[in-house]
Amino acid sequence: MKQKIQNLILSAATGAYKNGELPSSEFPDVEIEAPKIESHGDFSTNIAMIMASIQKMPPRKIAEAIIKHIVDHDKILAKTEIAGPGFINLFINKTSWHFVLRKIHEEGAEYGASSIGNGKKIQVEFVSSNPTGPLHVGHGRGAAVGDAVANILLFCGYDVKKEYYINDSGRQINTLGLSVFLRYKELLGEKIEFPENCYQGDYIREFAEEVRKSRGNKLIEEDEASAVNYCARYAAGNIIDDIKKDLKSFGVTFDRWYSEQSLYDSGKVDNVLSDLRKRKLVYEKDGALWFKTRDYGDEKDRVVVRNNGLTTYFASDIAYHQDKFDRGFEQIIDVWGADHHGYIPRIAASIEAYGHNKDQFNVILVQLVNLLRGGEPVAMSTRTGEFVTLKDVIKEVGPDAARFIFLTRHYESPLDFDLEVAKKKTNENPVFYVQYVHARISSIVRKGREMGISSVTRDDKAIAMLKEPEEIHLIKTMARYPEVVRYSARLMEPHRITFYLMELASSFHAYYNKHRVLADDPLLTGGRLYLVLAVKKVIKNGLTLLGVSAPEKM
RNA sequence: GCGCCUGUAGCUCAGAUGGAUAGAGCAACGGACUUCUAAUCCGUAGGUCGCAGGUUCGAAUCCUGCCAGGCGUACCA
Repeated sequence: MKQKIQNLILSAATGAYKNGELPSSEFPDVEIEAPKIESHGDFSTNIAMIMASIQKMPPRKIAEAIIKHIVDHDKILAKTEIAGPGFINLFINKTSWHFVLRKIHEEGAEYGASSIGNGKKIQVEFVSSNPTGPLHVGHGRGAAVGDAVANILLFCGYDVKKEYYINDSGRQINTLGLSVFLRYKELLGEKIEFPENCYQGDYIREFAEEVRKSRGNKLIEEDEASAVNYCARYAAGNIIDDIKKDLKSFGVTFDRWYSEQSLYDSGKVDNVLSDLRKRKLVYEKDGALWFKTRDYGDEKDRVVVRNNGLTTYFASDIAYHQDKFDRGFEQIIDVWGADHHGYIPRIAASIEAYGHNKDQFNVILVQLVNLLRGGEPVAMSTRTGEFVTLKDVIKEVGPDAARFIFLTRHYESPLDFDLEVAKKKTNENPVFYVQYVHARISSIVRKGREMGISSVTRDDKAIAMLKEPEEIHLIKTMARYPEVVRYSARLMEPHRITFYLMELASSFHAYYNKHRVLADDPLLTGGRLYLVLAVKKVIKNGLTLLGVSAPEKM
């Protein structure tokens, strides 16, 4: 529809120029927008105001000339007017909206899909939590955002792959192993002082118990390094398995789980380091090896090899991001916690140093989640091991409520997640509000079937019966859906779809309360069923992008 | 100190590329169930868009300076 209007305006402007009513043929991009206020029409354009300086004419005069030359072959316009400083407002014939319904029914689950991605190979890496403990709510938000972004990009014609990077190397893992080993020794009766920087959670004791069961007291006889290593591998392996399970029950799957250790094993980190040396992008100082990230916009240079000979995480991250490009991805998106934002410039620097464009690298910084219960903060501390896991949250409120709530905010905005609200079945909790639309429509269809309406097919006469303001409003709202999806993809902002769904749900509930779908007139009933089934499709379509289910019954 | 993010109704938040009278939900108040699920709807009330300048036909949106909050500023991960 928007496209049609755009063409209409452009050819009108051209017509006005040919007729000598506009001095210049230089036209800016025609921007058509839907005004917020209904009395300003279905669409409006500011073209006359933008052209004013080019044409050297007052905006309202330009608007006049354009309107005069609009040729409306399909008779979609009911009215045009010039308003304010020079807006052209266009009012669409009510019945001209009806084609949207046919489009939705024809395209079904594909309604709103597009090819703006052009098959571009794009990778979304998210969660990537260290395998040193269970996932908590913050990871859940990252998972919901990353997964939804991937879904939306896929829907818009990108070739998307989802990846989880496992930090299964380095000191953190060693600390994990040490933590388990110490608890294990404790179980065998040794008195030990448990260090503060070790992992405190109860899950560590459970691993120690399992190790004791399978290995008895044999581990204590080995040398400590290999015993710790054994514990580390054992614990990390189990934690990863749990993380996979938790994410699966959250509806999140990955195309690939990429191991950091494998970057070392395959020599990719060494290759990067020798390559950096060869290209003189690194230098030695104070016994350490520094990457000249400053040359690429970072505020200071960064260490890749410490003076004790060990590589930093940055070193493997360079290799990892390099490997992403080597695998053919043209665009890479990392979903990180907001506390990592200081890390962006150095990764961006390394990417640029390797000849890629900084634009090919995006970071979605997800702000933290405050967990509440009935308005009271829930104590969260990873250090002491007192935290509510993602698993607990899913168990308590269900995956749908959790995912939806995670996506009700711009990711850059901190989010309060109240467990009590997430369980509420009122308007305070938008998940049910949206899902309820789907269930309600399903219920209407069931009821209709009882009354003998076995199927709903397209019937133009029935569709022509749809003239109520609430009906036209619903159709207009649905007509906007494809555009919402495209913005959501372009800006990588899934919350736009969440808000759209709440708006569509609101339009539907208002309509439902005012008009009966199963009316006395069979023709009208047919038209209205056709309408609400379109709503049902759009709701399901959007919920699917967010990874939320659309129930037939509630 | 420097850098990033945030500041919009009592509360929680939307407001892409600058547009006309800044919008939802909650809370408050008043209404609507013999009818397709009241997990719903309708109405009332609520605003110096942190502050001050600037840019222009036009600013919540762009620029500058300040104020407040969060985070980051490791040879940590």
